[in-house]
Amino acid sequence: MVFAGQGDQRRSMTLLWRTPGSAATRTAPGPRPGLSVDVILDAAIALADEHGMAGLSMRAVGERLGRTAMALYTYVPNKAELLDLMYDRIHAELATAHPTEGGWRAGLTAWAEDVWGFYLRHPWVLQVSQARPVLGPHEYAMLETVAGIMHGTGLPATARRRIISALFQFVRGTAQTVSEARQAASATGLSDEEWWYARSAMLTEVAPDFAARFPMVAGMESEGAFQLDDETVPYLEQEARETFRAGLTVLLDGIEAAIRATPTDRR
Amino acid sequence: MVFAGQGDQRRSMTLLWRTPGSAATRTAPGPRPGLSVDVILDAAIALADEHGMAGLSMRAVGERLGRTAMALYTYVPNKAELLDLMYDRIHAELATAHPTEGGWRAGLTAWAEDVWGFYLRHPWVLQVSQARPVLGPHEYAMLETVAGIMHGTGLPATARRRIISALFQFVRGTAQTVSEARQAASATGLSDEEWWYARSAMLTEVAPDFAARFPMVAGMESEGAFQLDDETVPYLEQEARETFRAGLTVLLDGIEAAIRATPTDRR
DNA sequence: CCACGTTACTTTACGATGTAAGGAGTTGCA
DNA sequence: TGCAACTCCTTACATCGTAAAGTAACGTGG
Repeated sequence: MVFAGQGDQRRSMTLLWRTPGSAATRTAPGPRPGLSVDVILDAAIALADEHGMAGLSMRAVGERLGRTAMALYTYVPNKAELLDLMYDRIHAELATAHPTEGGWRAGLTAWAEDVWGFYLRHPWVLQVSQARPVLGPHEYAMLETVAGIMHGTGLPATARRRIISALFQFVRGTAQTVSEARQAASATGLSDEEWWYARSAMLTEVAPDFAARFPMVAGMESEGAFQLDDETVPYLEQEARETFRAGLTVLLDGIEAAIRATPTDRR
Repeated sequence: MVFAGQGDQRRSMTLLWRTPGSAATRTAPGPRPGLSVDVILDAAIALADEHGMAGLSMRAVGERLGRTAMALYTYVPNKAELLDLMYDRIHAELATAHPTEGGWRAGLTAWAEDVWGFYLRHPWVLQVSQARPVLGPHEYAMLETVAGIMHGTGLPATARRRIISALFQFVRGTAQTVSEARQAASATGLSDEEWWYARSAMLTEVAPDFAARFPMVAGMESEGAFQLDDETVPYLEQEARETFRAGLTVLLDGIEAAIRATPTDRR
């Protein structure tokens, strides 16, 4: 996990908020730059999308651009900053404005599903620390979208902020589970099913008194709580997907209750 | 992030479910063991508690026990396994049974607060992958506790499982934010306040048209949504704490709605 | 009682990683 | 024309997990 906010604050904010492509006719001495921040970001994001955060090394990014790792340091102060820039730039994908027509419930559902899909397309984003937010333009654009939807609830501003954060936590968490399940599958070479089968066989062997020790868990299992229907989707992934859908419904119902409890004049 | 389920499944499950202390009078040749899995786990956990996951290296654990890193490999197959064992053992802290008397709502609240506190005492736990669960006895004990509380809701088993997962995701997420905020503060040497102050100063400098570009966010800010009262607690940490409290309430309200919507004969 | 095989632990080594330091070569302008 | 600024490279260092091979301690079968 890497943190933002190290290094020169001015330089980093300037990089984040710079209008891309505004190269401004150069008149500086020295060999003309073969790279640019944008080109580096493209390469780094492509690499992270393909090989995950673990595959994102300075050497690898450099190699993809026909340079050494050290060449990147001309354009970007260090890896943490590079990550911040990647983080904000990829969030441009979420910039598509959502129609507020359908009411807040439809709006939040659509938004949550968008963000969920986004995280699964770029799982490395989940590994950038959420403390010390990056504060780039595209992150704000995403926040602006939810803020707009939540505005329609009529809840007081503080409540809205808290609910937005809670939604984020939840979406991030469930998406992270899916992403890690996929990583685990490809890293260990074992599918969810193979892994679970071997593991539960060992479990009965090593803890024969399981049902007596954990009656509630065993009860849930015998009631079929852990049986999933769709066999085309890996087990853990399907479970996380269900958690996402069900949890989102619970959260939305809870928000509805909060709205109902707020006196009309405070809305 | 490291994954369980690599390596020998039998060996790993045996280590997890072994009754600790049952040394069984040894009759093997060779020098008598100076260490034991338990001693190694104690040292490793102490180290992780003090210096976080980043400080947990095989060399450091060895040194704490007066050995080299390689000595550990006599007792534990590799670092991933060590982490799994640490993970399960630390969960013993949560084994304290909760009274189910107060009803499910009080029970879930107490449980969530317990788990939240636990994660903050041992933040490294949050860095062990949740996909491919470890399946040790203490992890099951914790699950047993929530399962018992949720049993009281009368909801069908599948719904109970999904809600339990959703609660976990949420508690983990908010706790992780606090933990990362603390890490960031000590890693960068900047307090939340110092960091935020410098950053937002840069923001107005670099994006003077902020209010126009992000009217909803700016609106929330001017309504005081980002102002917190308690100045003794670092900003980000307090914000996460609020998110935890508010989000938990929303979730519980949502669960209440789900219970009300379930036909009595299905409970 | 003693050699043998098993076991605990050490030393050394390898290929990763981010990045500091210093040097080589290219360019614009005084 | 020379100098300063600039891009990019090579080399080097500490740190990581762990493979390989060696050393010393020990219980036991002969």
